[in-house]
Order: sequence, then C-alpha cells, then structure tokens
Amino acid sequence: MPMQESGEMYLETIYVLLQGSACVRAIDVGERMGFSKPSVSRAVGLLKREGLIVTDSQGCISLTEAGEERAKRIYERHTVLSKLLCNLGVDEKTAQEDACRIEHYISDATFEAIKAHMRAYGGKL
Amino acid sequence: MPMQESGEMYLETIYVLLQGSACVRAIDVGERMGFSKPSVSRAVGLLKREGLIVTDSQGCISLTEAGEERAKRIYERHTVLSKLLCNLGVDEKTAQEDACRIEHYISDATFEAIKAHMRAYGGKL
DNA sequence: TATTATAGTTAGCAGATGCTAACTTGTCAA
DNA sequence: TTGACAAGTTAGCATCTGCTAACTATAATA
Repeated sequence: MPMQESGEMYLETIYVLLQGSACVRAIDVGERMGFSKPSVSRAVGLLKREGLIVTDSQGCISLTEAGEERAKRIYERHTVLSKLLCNLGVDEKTAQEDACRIEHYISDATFEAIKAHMRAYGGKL
Repeated sequence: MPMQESGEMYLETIYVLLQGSACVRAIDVGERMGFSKPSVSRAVGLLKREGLIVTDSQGCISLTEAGEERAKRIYERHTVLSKLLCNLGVDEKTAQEDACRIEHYISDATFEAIKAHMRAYGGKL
C-alpha cells in the first residue's frame, strides 16, 4: 500500500532532525511535530515495517537507504515548492505551510516541470 | 469543524455537473466520482446538514448560496491551478489530476499570489 | 396488478491517524 | 537499594471516508 501523507511527514521530519543531530528519537519527532508519544510510536513502527527506518538499542532512529531516498524526495519537493511560493510573493511562513501540504500531492511530472521552470527563470519569476 | 477535502470534492462535483444539467442527483455524483451510492448518500447528508446544498422532492441537488460560493472558490482554484500547470508544460491529464488534489490545500495567500502572477505573465510563463 | 428496475438509505466493516490513560523499562540520584 | 523521571508501548476511543449487503421506496412495464 502506498504511503500516506502522514507517513511522509514523519519520514521528512526524521530526515530534517537528522541533519542537526546524530541521535533522533521518537520523542524528538513528537515534539517537533506536536504529536503525542503513542502517535509517533505507531508511526515509527509502521515506517520500520516498511523498511524505511531502523532504530538502535538506544532508540535512535536512522533512515535505511530506501527511507533516505524517500525522505530526500519529499524534502526536495518541500524546498523547491516553498522557494517557488516565495518567489511568487507569498510570505515565508505561509509558503512553508503550503509547501508542507502540497509536497505530498504533486506528481513527478509536475514537480519536474516546476524544477525545469525554476532552472530556466531562476529567482526571476 | 472545517470541511475536509472529501466534502469539497463532492461539492465541486455537484457544481460542475450543475453546469451541464438542470437536475443532478446523488447517483450522478457517484458515477462521476466513481464512488458507491452509500458514500454519496452520506456525503450529501453532511453537505445538507452544513447548509451547503438542498434537495427537492425528486432528489435533485442544488447549491445554497453558501454552497455555491464555496464550490466556486474550489473550482476557481482548480481551473487556475490546472492552467498554471499546463503553462509549465505538464500534460493536460496530469495537470487536471494534480490541480484536483492541490486545490484543497493551498492558502488564500498563495492562491492570490498565483493569480496575480498569471495576470502579469498570462500564458507566457 | 404484479414484477422489475432505479434511486436512496441504513447498518456495519475497514483502515488511517489523531488522542488519553495507563503500563513498562531503563537510568540516575538520594 | 529505592524512588523518580524520561521514553516508549499497549489498549482503546474518536473521526473521516471509502466499501458491501441488504432494505425501502418509487416508477415503469409486462
């Protein structure tokens, strides 16, 4: 079954937190996302089952190769989309929020088209 | 409670069908959306309860003023977004599909920015 | 009239995803 | 050693939203 927006958000959050810390635990993910421990616990269990993350004996979460690939894919959408929205004049906060939702719903074709456009017109448009 | 994507899709579908037919019934909505009768029945009940649609004795659905306003809002997002994506080089079918999902998730600020941009650059971009 | 087809409803299942309450576990300090 | 806090898990609730099965109601037809 294809991953839902929810799973992608957890994965992306783990990815982002791992950029700034060697050990990311479920509690950190929950704090960042504003979700309860049980919610994170279940989500982490599902991501594990799907082979996207693993945890060590201390509960530190790491991404598998598949998980990293997936997380990067989403994160790239996030950064590109929020930049695009900012270029269009949307305020930073709103751009972040909207990108965060849209990132889960655009097709590869659309994302490639957006990237191609950004490459062509840069910050101009 | 704010309407979900699901409710917006039903509403938009009703709106679109009403452009081409005087009487739109639940069965028509279900066929268009590929959903079962019970799913539509419940959704129609919810939209009624929210005061967005009404039905006559023959089961023909019409939009209330609030429902029409809401439906137009979503539909405008749909048309503008799909046009934008087409302008970016995305194929028609994908543009439609993506617009159909994104339309529920962009903020007013972002939508206004997109419209302003389309006005400024027209079909160019 | 009796049968049949169409439209809609009701009941209840399934899965996703949030929550709280309460339990377990492990570590650290008194 | 014991008590307490922190992290994680388990159990179970709630909502949303799709589904099937089965029922009802209306309308058309044999």
